[in-house]
Amino acid sequence: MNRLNPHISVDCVIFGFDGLQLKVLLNERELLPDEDSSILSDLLKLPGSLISDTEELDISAYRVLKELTGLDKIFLKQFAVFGSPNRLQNTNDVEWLRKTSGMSIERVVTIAYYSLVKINESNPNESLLEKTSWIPLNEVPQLIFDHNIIVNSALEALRKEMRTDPIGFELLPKKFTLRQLQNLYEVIMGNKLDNRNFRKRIVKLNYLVPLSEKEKGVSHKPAQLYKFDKKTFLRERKDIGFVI
Amino acid sequence: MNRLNPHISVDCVIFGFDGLQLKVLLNERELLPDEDSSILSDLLKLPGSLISDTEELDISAYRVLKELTGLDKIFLKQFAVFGSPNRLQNTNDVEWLRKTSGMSIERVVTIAYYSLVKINESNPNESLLEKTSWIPLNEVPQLIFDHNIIVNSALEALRKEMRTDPIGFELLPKKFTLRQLQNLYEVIMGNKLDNRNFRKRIVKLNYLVPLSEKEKGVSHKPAQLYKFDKKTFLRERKDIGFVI
DNA sequence: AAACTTAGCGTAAAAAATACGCTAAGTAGA
DNA sequence: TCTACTTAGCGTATTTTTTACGCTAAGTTT
Repeated sequence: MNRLNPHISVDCVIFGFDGLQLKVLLNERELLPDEDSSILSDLLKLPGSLISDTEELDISAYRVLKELTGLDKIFLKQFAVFGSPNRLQNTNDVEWLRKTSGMSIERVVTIAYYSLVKINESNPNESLLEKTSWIPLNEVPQLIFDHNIIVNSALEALRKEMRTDPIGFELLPKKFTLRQLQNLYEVIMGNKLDNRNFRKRIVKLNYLVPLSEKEKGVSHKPAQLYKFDKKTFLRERKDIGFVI
Repeated sequence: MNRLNPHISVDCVIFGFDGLQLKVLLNERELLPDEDSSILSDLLKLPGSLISDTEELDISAYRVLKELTGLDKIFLKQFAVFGSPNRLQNTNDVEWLRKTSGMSIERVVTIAYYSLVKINESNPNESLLEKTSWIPLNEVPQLIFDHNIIVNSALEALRKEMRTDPIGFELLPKKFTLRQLQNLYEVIMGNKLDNRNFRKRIVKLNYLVPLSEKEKGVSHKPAQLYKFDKKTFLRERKDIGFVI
Protein backbone atom coordinates (compact mmCIF):
# COMPACT_ATOMS: atom_id res chain seq x y z
CA MET A 1 0.00 0.00 0.00
CA ASN A 2 1.11 3.44 -0.92
CA ARG A 3 1.19 6.77 0.82
CA LEU A 4 -2.05 7.53 2.66
CA ASN A 5 -4.28 10.38 1.67
CA PRO A 6 -5.17 12.22 4.88
CA HIS A 7 -8.26 13.86 3.39
CA ILE A 8 -10.32 10.87 2.39
CA SER A 9 -11.27 7.68 4.12
CA VAL A 10 -13.57 4.71 3.66
CA ASP A 11 -15.73 3.30 6.43
CA CYS A 12 -17.61 0.02 6.27
CA VAL A 13 -20.80 -0.94 8.00
CA ILE A 14 -20.58 -4.72 7.90
CA PHE A 15 -23.91 -6.42 8.46
CA GLY A 16 -24.35 -10.01 9.49
CA PHE A 17 -27.40 -12.12 10.33
CA ASP A 18 -27.27 -14.97 12.80
CA GLY A 19 -30.70 -16.37 12.01
CA LEU A 20 -32.49 -14.13 14.46
CA GLN A 21 -30.74 -10.82 14.75
CA LEU A 22 -29.09 -8.32 12.47
CA LYS A 23 -25.62 -7.49 13.69
CA VAL A 24 -22.86 -5.14 12.78
CA LEU A 25 -19.12 -5.74 13.01
CA LEU A 26 -17.29 -3.16 15.09
CA ASN A 27 -13.68 -2.54 15.99
CA GLU A 28 -12.21 -1.39 19.21
CA ARG A 29 -10.03 1.59 18.81
CA GLU A 30 -6.80 1.22 20.71
CA LEU A 31 -6.26 3.33 23.76
CA LEU A 32 -3.62 5.96 23.60
CA PRO A 33 -0.93 5.61 26.29
CA ASP A 34 -2.20 8.55 28.27
CA GLU A 35 -5.91 7.86 27.92
CA ASP A 36 -8.06 6.80 30.81
CA SER A 37 -10.51 4.27 29.47
CA SER A 38 -12.83 4.66 32.42
CA ILE A 39 -13.93 8.10 31.37
CA LEU A 40 -14.25 7.30 27.69
CA SER A 41 -17.52 5.96 26.46
CA ASP A 42 -16.95 5.72 22.74
CA LEU A 43 -14.25 3.21 22.13
CA LEU A 44 -15.88 1.31 19.36
CA LYS A 45 -15.64 2.32 15.74
CA LEU A 46 -16.55 1.21 12.27
CA PRO A 47 -13.85 -0.63 10.38
CA GLY A 48 -12.25 1.86 8.05
CA SER A 49 -9.10 3.36 6.75
CA LEU A 50 -7.66 6.39 5.11
CA ILE A 51 -7.31 5.61 1.44
CA SER A 52 -4.05 4.92 -0.26
CA ASP A 53 -3.29 7.58 -2.78
CA THR A 54 -3.05 5.21 -5.72
CA GLU A 55 -5.97 3.02 -4.77
CA GLU A 56 -9.50 2.87 -6.15
CA LEU A 57 -12.03 3.75 -3.47
CA ASP A 58 -13.79 0.40 -3.74
CA ILE A 59 -10.51 -1.40 -3.43
CA SER A 60 -9.78 0.45 -0.21
CA ALA A 61 -13.08 -0.77 1.16
CA TYR A 62 -12.42 -4.33 0.00
CA ARG A 63 -9.05 -4.20 1.67
CA VAL A 64 -10.63 -3.26 4.98
CA LEU A 65 -13.14 -6.07 4.63
CA LYS A 66 -10.59 -8.68 3.70
CA GLU A 67 -8.46 -7.81 6.69
CA LEU A 68 -11.41 -8.11 9.00
CA THR A 69 -13.45 -11.01 7.73
CA GLY A 70 -10.98 -12.95 5.64
CA LEU A 71 -13.52 -12.89 2.84
CA ASP A 72 -12.94 -11.26 -0.48
CA LYS A 73 -15.96 -11.79 -2.66
CA ILE A 74 -18.54 -10.19 -0.52
CA PHE A 75 -21.32 -7.77 -1.18
CA LEU A 76 -20.24 -4.18 -0.89
CA LYS A 77 -22.18 -1.06 -1.68
CA GLN A 78 -21.20 2.56 -1.47
CA PHE A 79 -24.22 4.34 -0.04
CA ALA A 80 -23.32 7.75 1.32
CA VAL A 81 -20.62 10.29 2.03
CA PHE A 82 -19.96 12.02 5.31
CA GLY A 83 -17.90 15.12 5.06
CA SER A 84 -19.10 17.71 7.49
CA PRO A 85 -16.19 20.04 8.28
CA ASN A 86 -16.65 19.37 11.96
CA ARG A 87 -17.42 15.69 11.97
CA LEU A 88 -14.17 14.93 13.77
CA GLN A 89 -15.00 16.59 17.03
CA ASN A 90 -13.79 14.52 19.91
CA THR A 91 -10.23 15.63 20.43
CA ASN A 92 -9.20 12.29 21.92
CA ASP A 93 -10.36 10.55 18.80
CA VAL A 94 -8.66 13.00 16.50
CA GLU A 95 -5.47 12.57 18.45
CA TRP A 96 -5.81 8.83 18.12
CA LEU A 97 -6.34 9.13 14.38
CA ARG A 98 -3.35 11.42 14.05
CA LYS A 99 -1.10 9.02 15.90
CA THR A 100 -2.25 5.84 14.21
CA SER A 101 -1.99 7.33 10.75
CA GLY A 102 1.15 9.27 11.48
CA MET A 103 -0.20 12.28 9.62
CA SER A 104 -1.61 15.62 10.51
CA ILE A 105 -5.36 15.48 10.13
CA GLU A 106 -7.64 18.36 9.28
CA ARG A 107 -10.87 17.51 7.55
CA VAL A 108 -11.61 13.95 6.52
CA VAL A 109 -14.37 13.17 4.05
CA THR A 110 -15.37 9.57 4.43
CA ILE A 111 -16.94 7.40 1.78
CA ALA A 112 -19.34 5.05 3.50
CA TYR A 113 -20.01 1.48 2.37
CA TYR A 114 -22.21 -1.20 3.72
CA SER A 115 -21.40 -4.81 3.32
CA LEU A 116 -23.40 -8.00 3.71
CA VAL A 117 -21.63 -10.97 5.14
CA LYS A 118 -22.53 -14.61 5.66
CA ILE A 119 -21.74 -14.48 9.31
CA ASN A 120 -21.05 -18.19 9.69
CA GLU A 121 -18.64 -18.28 6.79
CA SER A 122 -16.69 -15.25 7.86
CA ASN A 123 -13.45 -15.95 9.55
CA PRO A 124 -12.09 -12.95 11.34
CA ASN A 125 -8.39 -12.44 11.16
CA GLU A 126 -6.96 -14.11 14.25
CA SER A 127 -4.81 -11.19 15.22
CA LEU A 128 -7.82 -8.91 15.13
CA LEU A 129 -10.22 -11.29 16.77
CA GLU A 130 -10.07 -9.73 20.19
CA LYS A 131 -10.56 -6.27 18.82
CA THR A 132 -13.53 -7.08 16.67
CA SER A 133 -17.04 -8.04 17.61
CA TRP A 134 -20.50 -8.58 16.20
CA ILE A 135 -22.91 -6.27 17.97
CA PRO A 136 -26.70 -6.61 17.60
CA LEU A 137 -28.02 -3.49 15.95
CA ASN A 138 -30.17 -2.47 18.88
CA GLU A 139 -27.26 -2.76 21.26
CA VAL A 140 -24.77 -0.59 19.42
CA PRO A 141 -23.23 1.77 21.97
CA GLN A 142 -21.95 5.25 21.37
CA LEU A 143 -19.27 5.11 18.71
CA ILE A 144 -16.37 7.29 17.73
CA PHE A 145 -16.93 10.40 15.61
CA ASP A 146 -20.19 10.32 13.63
CA HIS A 147 -20.17 6.55 13.29
CA ASN A 148 -23.57 6.07 14.92
CA ILE A 149 -25.08 8.25 12.24
CA ILE A 150 -23.31 6.23 9.59
CA VAL A 151 -24.66 2.97 10.99
CA ASN A 152 -28.22 4.27 11.03
CA SER A 153 -27.87 5.63 7.56
CA ALA A 154 -26.51 2.28 6.35
CA LEU A 155 -29.50 0.47 7.78
CA GLU A 156 -31.86 2.76 5.94
CA ALA A 157 -29.93 2.27 2.74
CA LEU A 158 -30.07 -1.48 3.22
CA ARG A 159 -33.83 -1.42 3.76
CA LYS A 160 -34.31 0.67 0.68
CA GLU A 161 -32.17 -1.60 -1.43
CA MET A 162 -34.03 -4.67 -0.19
CA ARG A 163 -37.25 -3.25 -1.54
CA THR A 164 -36.01 -3.47 -5.09
CA ASP A 165 -33.18 -6.01 -5.14
CA PRO A 166 -32.82 -9.52 -3.79
CA ILE A 167 -29.74 -8.87 -1.70
CA GLY A 168 -30.95 -10.60 1.43
CA PHE A 169 -29.29 -13.82 0.34
CA GLU A 170 -25.91 -12.22 0.88
CA LEU A 171 -26.65 -12.44 4.58
CA LEU A 172 -27.74 -16.07 4.60
CA PRO A 173 -25.72 -19.25 4.23
CA LYS A 174 -25.67 -20.64 0.71
CA LYS A 175 -28.23 -23.20 1.77
CA PHE A 176 -31.00 -21.78 3.85
CA THR A 177 -34.51 -22.59 5.01
CA LEU A 178 -37.59 -20.57 4.26
CA ARG A 179 -37.87 -19.85 7.93
CA GLN A 180 -34.44 -18.24 7.94
CA LEU A 181 -35.33 -16.19 4.89
CA GLN A 182 -38.58 -15.07 6.43
CA ASN A 183 -36.92 -14.16 9.72
CA LEU A 184 -34.36 -12.13 7.83
CA TYR A 185 -36.95 -10.09 6.01
CA GLU A 186 -39.03 -9.67 9.14
CA VAL A 187 -36.10 -8.39 11.13
CA ILE A 188 -34.80 -6.00 8.51
CA MET A 189 -38.08 -4.69 7.17
CA GLY A 190 -39.59 -4.63 10.63
CA ASN A 191 -42.93 -6.34 10.03
CA LYS A 192 -44.33 -9.80 10.52
CA LEU A 193 -45.20 -11.87 7.49
CA ASP A 194 -47.74 -14.64 7.15
CA ASN A 195 -45.96 -17.95 7.12
CA ARG A 196 -48.15 -19.51 4.45
CA ASN A 197 -48.38 -16.59 2.08
CA PHE A 198 -44.66 -16.04 2.29
CA ARG A 199 -44.20 -19.63 1.29
CA LYS A 200 -46.51 -19.34 -1.70
CA ARG A 201 -44.63 -16.30 -2.85
CA ILE A 202 -41.38 -18.22 -2.83
CA VAL A 203 -42.68 -21.25 -4.66
CA LYS A 204 -43.59 -19.08 -7.63
CA LEU A 205 -40.02 -17.85 -7.96
CA ASN A 206 -37.92 -19.99 -10.21
CA TYR A 207 -34.71 -18.57 -8.88
CA LEU A 208 -35.29 -19.94 -5.43
CA VAL A 209 -34.56 -23.60 -5.91
CA PRO A 210 -35.34 -26.29 -3.37
CA LEU A 211 -32.45 -28.65 -2.75
CA SER A 212 -32.70 -32.35 -1.99
CA GLU A 213 -31.32 -31.66 1.45
CA LYS A 214 -32.84 -30.91 4.79
CA GLU A 215 -31.85 -28.88 7.76
CA LYS A 216 -29.96 -30.72 10.50
CA GLY A 217 -29.54 -30.36 14.21
CA VAL A 218 -32.77 -28.62 15.00
CA SER A 219 -35.18 -29.71 17.68
CA HIS A 220 -38.21 -29.83 15.46
CA LYS A 221 -39.22 -30.99 12.02
CA PRO A 222 -36.27 -30.15 9.80
CA ALA A 223 -37.07 -27.87 6.91
CA GLN A 224 -36.07 -28.12 3.30
CA LEU A 225 -33.02 -26.20 2.23
CA TYR A 226 -33.12 -23.74 -0.65
CA LYS A 227 -30.55 -21.86 -2.65
CA PHE A 228 -30.69 -18.60 -4.56
CA ASP A 229 -29.95 -18.97 -8.25
CA LYS A 230 -28.66 -15.60 -9.32
CA LYS A 231 -28.40 -16.43 -13.00
CA THR A 232 -32.02 -17.39 -13.20
CA PHE A 233 -32.98 -14.30 -11.30
CA LEU A 234 -31.13 -12.03 -13.70
CA ARG A 235 -32.62 -13.80 -16.69
CA GLU A 236 -36.20 -13.73 -15.44
CA ARG A 237 -36.07 -10.39 -13.67
CA LYS A 238 -39.18 -8.56 -14.58
CA ASP A 239 -39.50 -4.83 -14.72
CA ILE A 240 -40.85 -3.74 -11.43
CA GLY A 241 -43.24 -0.88 -11.45
CA PHE A 242 -42.82 2.53 -10.03
CA VAL A 243 -44.45 4.80 -7.53
CA ILE A 244 -46.13 7.98 -8.62
CA MET B 1 -16.19 31.27 0.51
CA ASN B 2 -13.07 30.00 2.14
CA ARG B 3 -9.92 28.35 0.98
CA LEU B 4 -10.57 25.59 -1.55
CA ASN B 5 -9.81 21.98 -0.81
CA PRO B 6 -7.94 20.62 -3.84
CA HIS B 7 -8.74 17.00 -3.04
CA ILE B 8 -12.50 17.00 -3.07
CA SER B 9 -15.09 18.39 -5.44
CA VAL B 10 -18.81 18.25 -6.05
CA ASP B 11 -20.36 17.76 -9.48
CA CYS B 12 -24.03 18.19 -10.28
CA VAL B 13 -26.05 16.45 -12.94
CA ILE B 14 -28.96 18.84 -13.32
CA PHE B 15 -31.98 17.28 -14.99
CA GLY B 16 -34.81 19.19 -16.59
CA PHE B 17 -37.91 18.11 -18.50
CA ASP B 18 -39.45 20.24 -21.23
CA GLY B 19 -42.64 18.22 -21.60
CA LEU B 20 -41.16 15.81 -24.07
CA GLN B 21 -37.49 15.31 -23.43
CA LEU B 22 -35.23 14.83 -20.46
CA LYS B 23 -32.35 17.27 -20.57
CA VAL B 24 -29.21 17.96 -18.64
CA LEU B 25 -27.60 21.31 -17.93
CA LEU B 26 -23.98 21.52 -19.06
CA ASN B 27 -21.29 24.14 -18.85
CA GLU B 28 -18.68 25.08 -21.37
CA ARG B 29 -15.24 24.99 -19.97
CA GLU B 30 -13.24 28.02 -20.97
CA LEU B 31 -10.43 27.63 -23.44
CA LEU B 32 -6.95 28.16 -22.18
CA PRO B 33 -5.06 30.85 -24.07
CA ASP B 34 -2.87 28.39 -25.92
CA GLU B 35 -5.53 25.79 -26.68
CA ASP B 36 -6.76 25.10 -30.17
CA SER B 37 -10.47 24.50 -29.88
CA SER B 38 -10.65 22.81 -33.26
CA ILE B 39 -8.78 19.76 -32.09
CA LEU B 40 -10.58 19.46 -28.76
CA SER B 41 -13.76 17.48 -28.64
CA ASP B 42 -14.63 17.57 -24.98
CA LEU B 43 -15.34 21.13 -24.04
CA LEU B 44 -18.50 20.58 -22.11
CA LYS B 45 -18.54 19.68 -18.46
CA LEU B 46 -20.87 19.15 -15.56
CA PRO B 47 -21.37 22.11 -13.28
CA GLY B 48 -19.17 21.59 -10.28
CA SER B 49 -16.61 23.03 -7.95
CA LEU B 50 -13.88 22.13 -5.57
CA ILE B 51 -15.30 22.37 -2.10
CA SER B 52 -14.53 25.11 0.32
CA ASP B 53 -12.68 23.80 3.30
CA THR B 54 -15.25 24.98 5.82
CA GLU B 55 -18.32 24.09 3.80
CA GLU B 56 -20.74 21.21 4.15
CA LEU B 57 -20.68 19.05 1.02
CA ASP B 58 -24.37 19.60 0.33
CA ILE B 59 -23.92 23.31 0.68
CA SER B 60 -21.20 23.24 -1.93
CA ALA B 61 -23.59 21.54 -4.31
CA TYR B 62 -26.37 24.01 -3.54
CA ARG B 63 -23.96 26.84 -4.18
CA VAL B 64 -23.18 25.48 -7.65
CA LEU B 65 -26.89 25.11 -8.37
CA LYS B 66 -27.82 28.53 -7.16
CA GLU B 67 -25.16 30.13 -9.32
CA LEU B 68 -26.37 28.29 -12.36
CA THR B 69 -30.12 28.20 -12.10
CA GLY B 70 -30.90 31.04 -9.73
CA LEU B 71 -33.00 28.60 -7.72
CA ASP B 72 -32.30 27.63 -4.18
CA LYS B 73 -34.96 25.26 -3.01
CA ILE B 74 -34.50 22.55 -5.53
CA PHE B 75 -34.27 18.82 -5.30
CA LEU B 76 -30.75 17.59 -4.77
CA LYS B 77 -29.53 14.10 -4.11
CA GLN B 78 -26.08 12.76 -3.54
CA PHE B 79 -25.91 9.51 -5.47
CA ALA B 80 -22.34 8.38 -6.03
CA VAL B 81 -18.67 9.13 -5.62
CA PHE B 82 -16.05 9.07 -8.32
CA GLY B 83 -12.52 8.85 -7.07
CA SER B 84 -10.46 6.69 -9.37
CA PRO B 85 -6.80 7.73 -9.00
CA ASN B 86 -6.58 8.27 -12.73
CA ARG B 87 -9.93 9.83 -13.45
CA LEU B 88 -8.27 13.11 -14.39
CA GLN B 89 -6.49 11.91 -17.47
CA ASN B 90 -6.70 14.50 -20.18
CA THR B 91 -3.75 16.74 -19.56
CA ASN B 92 -5.41 19.74 -21.19
CA ASP B 93 -8.30 19.43 -18.79
CA VAL B 94 -6.04 19.01 -15.77
CA GLU B 95 -4.12 22.07 -16.82
CA TRP B 96 -7.37 23.96 -17.13
CA LEU B 97 -8.43 22.85 -13.68
CA ARG B 98 -5.09 23.82 -12.22
CA LYS B 99 -5.26 27.29 -13.71
CA THR B 100 -8.88 28.03 -12.86
CA SER B 101 -8.49 26.87 -9.28
CA GLY B 102 -5.06 28.32 -8.84
CA MET B 103 -3.89 25.21 -7.01
CA SER B 104 -1.78 22.24 -7.77
CA ILE B 105 -4.03 19.28 -8.45
CA GLU B 106 -3.22 15.66 -7.86
CA ARG B 107 -6.12 13.36 -7.21
CA VAL B 108 -9.62 14.73 -6.91
CA VAL B 109 -12.43 12.67 -5.43
CA THR B 110 -15.73 14.07 -6.59
CA ILE B 111 -19.03 13.72 -4.78
CA ALA B 112 -21.74 13.44 -7.41
CA TYR B 113 -25.24 14.87 -7.02
CA TYR B 114 -28.19 14.89 -9.28
CA SER B 115 -30.73 17.62 -9.18
CA LEU B 116 -34.25 17.96 -10.54
CA VAL B 117 -35.27 21.33 -11.84
CA LYS B 118 -38.52 22.80 -13.08
CA ILE B 119 -36.99 23.86 -16.34
CA ASN B 120 -39.45 26.67 -17.05
CA GLU B 121 -39.00 28.22 -13.63
CA SER B 122 -35.23 28.16 -13.71
CA ASN B 123 -33.57 31.36 -14.57
CA PRO B 124 -29.95 30.92 -15.46
CA ASN B 125 -27.58 33.55 -14.22
CA GLU B 126 -27.30 36.12 -17.02
CA SER B 127 -23.54 36.21 -16.97
CA LEU B 128 -23.40 32.45 -17.37
CA LEU B 129 -26.15 32.18 -19.90
CA GLU B 130 -23.89 31.85 -22.90
CA LYS B 131 -21.78 29.23 -21.24
CA THR B 132 -24.63 27.05 -20.10
CA SER B 133 -27.04 24.95 -22.10
CA TRP B 134 -29.73 22.34 -21.75
CA ILE B 135 -28.73 19.29 -23.75
CA PRO B 136 -31.16 16.44 -24.46
CA LEU B 137 -29.86 13.31 -22.81
CA ASN B 138 -29.42 11.40 -26.04
CA GLU B 139 -27.41 14.21 -27.57
CA VAL B 140 -24.84 14.65 -24.84
CA PRO B 141 -21.43 14.83 -26.51
CA GLN B 142 -18.13 13.71 -25.10
CA LEU B 143 -17.51 15.55 -21.87
CA ILE B 144 -14.47 16.44 -19.84
CA PHE B 145 -12.85 13.86 -17.54
CA ASP B 146 -15.24 11.05 -16.55
CA HIS B 147 -18.32 13.25 -16.75
CA ASN B 148 -20.12 11.06 -19.28
CA ILE B 149 -19.93 8.21 -16.84
CA ILE B 150 -21.29 10.44 -14.12
CA VAL B 151 -24.24 11.49 -16.28
CA ASN B 152 -25.14 7.89 -17.08
CA SER B 153 -24.80 6.89 -13.49
CA ALA B 154 -27.05 9.77 -12.46
CA LEU B 155 -29.73 8.66 -14.88
CA GLU B 156 -29.68 5.18 -13.44
CA ALA B 157 -29.90 6.58 -9.93
CA LEU B 158 -32.82 8.74 -10.95
CA ARG B 159 -34.66 5.77 -12.47
CA LYS B 160 -34.08 3.74 -9.37
CA GLU B 161 -35.32 6.50 -7.12
CA MET B 162 -38.42 6.99 -9.23
CA ARG B 163 -39.40 3.41 -8.60
CA THR B 164 -39.86 4.05 -4.92
CA ASP B 165 -40.37 7.78 -4.46
CA PRO B 166 -42.61 10.32 -6.14
CA ILE B 167 -39.86 12.67 -7.22
CA GLY B 168 -41.05 13.16 -10.78
CA PHE B 169 -43.00 16.23 -9.73
CA GLU B 170 -39.75 18.05 -9.12
CA LEU B 171 -39.32 18.11 -12.88
CA LEU B 172 -42.80 19.37 -13.69
CA PRO B 173 -44.35 22.81 -13.24
CA LYS B 174 -46.38 23.18 -10.07
CA LYS B 175 -49.52 22.79 -12.13
CA PHE B 176 -49.34 20.03 -14.65
CA THR B 177 -51.57 17.86 -16.80
CA LEU B 178 -51.83 14.10 -16.62
CA ARG B 179 -50.42 13.96 -20.11
CA GLN B 180 -47.28 15.76 -18.98
CA LEU B 181 -46.94 13.44 -16.02
CA GLN B 182 -47.39 10.40 -18.21
CA ASN B 183 -44.89 11.65 -20.77
CA LEU B 184 -42.39 12.23 -18.01
CA TYR B 185 -42.64 8.71 -16.67
CA GLU B 186 -42.59 7.24 -20.15
CA VAL B 187 -39.44 9.11 -21.07
CA ILE B 188 -37.55 8.37 -17.91
CA MET B 189 -38.65 4.80 -17.32
CA GLY B 190 -38.47 4.04 -21.01
CA ASN B 191 -41.79 2.30 -21.57
CA LYS B 192 -45.19 3.29 -22.90
CA LEU B 193 -48.11 3.40 -20.52
CA ASP B 194 -51.77 2.96 -21.25
CA ASN B 195 -53.49 6.32 -21.22
CA ARG B 196 -56.63 5.09 -19.48
CA ASN B 197 -55.05 2.88 -16.88
CA PHE B 198 -52.56 5.56 -16.03
CA ARG B 199 -55.44 7.91 -15.42
CA LYS B 200 -57.27 5.48 -13.16
CA ARG B 201 -54.13 5.01 -11.13
CA ILE B 202 -53.89 8.73 -10.55
CA VAL B 203 -57.49 9.24 -9.57
CA LYS B 204 -57.07 6.83 -6.68
CA LEU B 205 -54.23 8.90 -5.24
CA ASN B 206 -55.42 11.55 -2.84
CA TYR B 207 -52.18 13.44 -3.04
CA LEU B 208 -52.67 14.25 -6.69
CA VAL B 209 -55.32 16.92 -6.53
CA PRO B 210 -57.22 18.24 -9.54
CA LEU B 211 -57.37 22.00 -9.70
CA SER B 212 -60.25 24.07 -10.99
CA GLU B 213 -58.07 25.24 -13.82
CA LYS B 214 -57.39 24.02 -17.30
CA GLU B 215 -54.45 24.02 -19.59
CA LYS B 216 -54.17 26.99 -21.94
CA GLY B 217 -52.67 27.63 -25.34
CA VAL B 218 -52.82 24.12 -26.70
CA SER B 219 -54.28 23.21 -30.07
CA HIS B 220 -56.58 20.54 -28.75
CA LYS B 221 -58.97 19.94 -25.91
CA PRO B 222 -57.30 21.52 -22.89
CA ALA B 223 -56.66 19.15 -20.02
CA GLN B 224 -57.30 19.61 -16.36
CA LEU B 225 -54.40 20.78 -14.26
CA TYR B 226 -53.26 18.87 -11.19
CA LYS B 227 -50.90 19.53 -8.34
CA PHE B 228 -48.89 17.26 -6.11
CA ASP B 229 -49.77 17.54 -2.44
CA LYS B 230 -46.67 16.46 -0.60
CA LYS B 231 -48.19 16.64 2.87
CA THR B 232 -50.98 14.30 1.94
CA PHE B 233 -48.51 11.98 0.32
CA LEU B 234 -46.36 11.77 3.42
CA ARG B 235 -49.37 11.23 5.62
CA GLU B 236 -50.93 8.52 3.48
CA ARG B 237 -47.73 6.88 2.30
CA LYS B 238 -48.20 3.19 2.59
CA ASP B 239 -45.48 0.70 3.14
CA ILE B 240 -44.50 -0.60 -0.20
CA GLY B 241 -43.51 -4.19 -0.41
CA PHE B 242 -40.20 -5.68 -1.22
CA VAL B 243 -38.60 -7.97 -3.70
CA ILE B 244 -37.26 -11.32 -2.68
C1' DA C 1 -69.03 21.82 -41.24
C1' DA C 2 -65.63 18.17 -41.46
C1' DA C 3 -61.38 16.19 -39.98
C1' DC C 4 -58.41 15.58 -36.39
C1' DT C 5 -56.35 15.26 -31.82
C1' DT C 6 -56.29 14.53 -27.10
C1' DA C 7 -59.24 14.28 -22.87
C1' DG C 8 -61.78 11.43 -20.19
C1' DC C 9 -65.29 7.49 -18.62
C1' DG C 10 -66.37 2.71 -18.31
C1' DT C 11 -66.40 -2.54 -18.23
C1' DA C 12 -64.65 -7.27 -18.16
C1' DA C 13 -61.07 -10.48 -17.33
C1' DA C 14 -56.71 -11.89 -15.34
C1' DA C 15 -53.41 -11.79 -11.77
C1' DA C 16 -51.72 -10.87 -7.30
C1' DA C 17 -52.26 -10.15 -2.44
C1' DT C 18 -54.57 -11.34 1.82
C1' DA C 19 -56.83 -14.03 5.42
C1' DC C 20 -57.29 -18.15 7.50
C1' DG C 21 -58.02 -23.60 8.42
C1' DC C 22 -55.78 -27.59 8.81
C1' DT C 23 -52.52 -31.76 8.68
C1' DA C 24 -47.82 -33.79 8.89
C1' DA C 25 -43.32 -34.60 10.58
C1' DG C 26 -40.18 -34.25 13.54
C1' DT C 27 -38.08 -33.50 18.71
C1' DA C 28 -38.09 -33.57 23.83
C1' DG C 29 -39.53 -35.08 28.09
C1' DA C 30 -42.13 -38.23 30.97
C1' DT D 1 -43.52 -45.82 23.87
C1' DC D 2 -46.73 -42.23 24.64
C1' DT D 3 -47.82 -37.30 24.86
C1' DA D 4 -47.08 -32.62 24.33
C1' DC D 5 -45.09 -29.31 21.61
C1' DT D 6 -43.07 -26.87 17.71
C1' DT D 7 -42.41 -25.80 13.12
C1' DA D 8 -43.06 -27.43 8.28
C1' DG D 9 -46.01 -27.42 4.66
C1' DC D 10 -50.62 -27.72 1.67
C1' DG D 11 -54.97 -25.81 0.44
C1' DT D 12 -59.15 -22.69 -0.38
C1' DA D 13 -61.99 -18.62 -0.55
C1' DT D 14 -62.09 -13.55 -0.89
C1' DT D 15 -60.53 -9.15 -1.88
C1' DT D 16 -57.69 -6.00 -4.29
C1' DT D 17 -54.84 -4.63 -8.02
C1' DT D 18 -53.39 -4.80 -12.69
C1' DT D 19 -54.15 -5.25 -17.44
C1' DA D 20 -56.57 -4.95 -21.90
C1' DC D 21 -59.52 -2.59 -24.63
C1' DG D 22 -64.08 0.07 -26.45
C1' DC D 23 -66.04 4.23 -26.76
C1' DT D 24 -67.67 9.24 -26.35
C1' DA D 25 -66.69 14.21 -25.57
C1' DA D 26 -64.50 18.54 -26.10
C1' DG D 27 -61.78 21.25 -28.09
C1' DT D 28 -58.73 23.08 -32.42
C1' DT D 29 -57.50 23.69 -37.31
C1' DT D 30 -58.67 24.03 -42.18
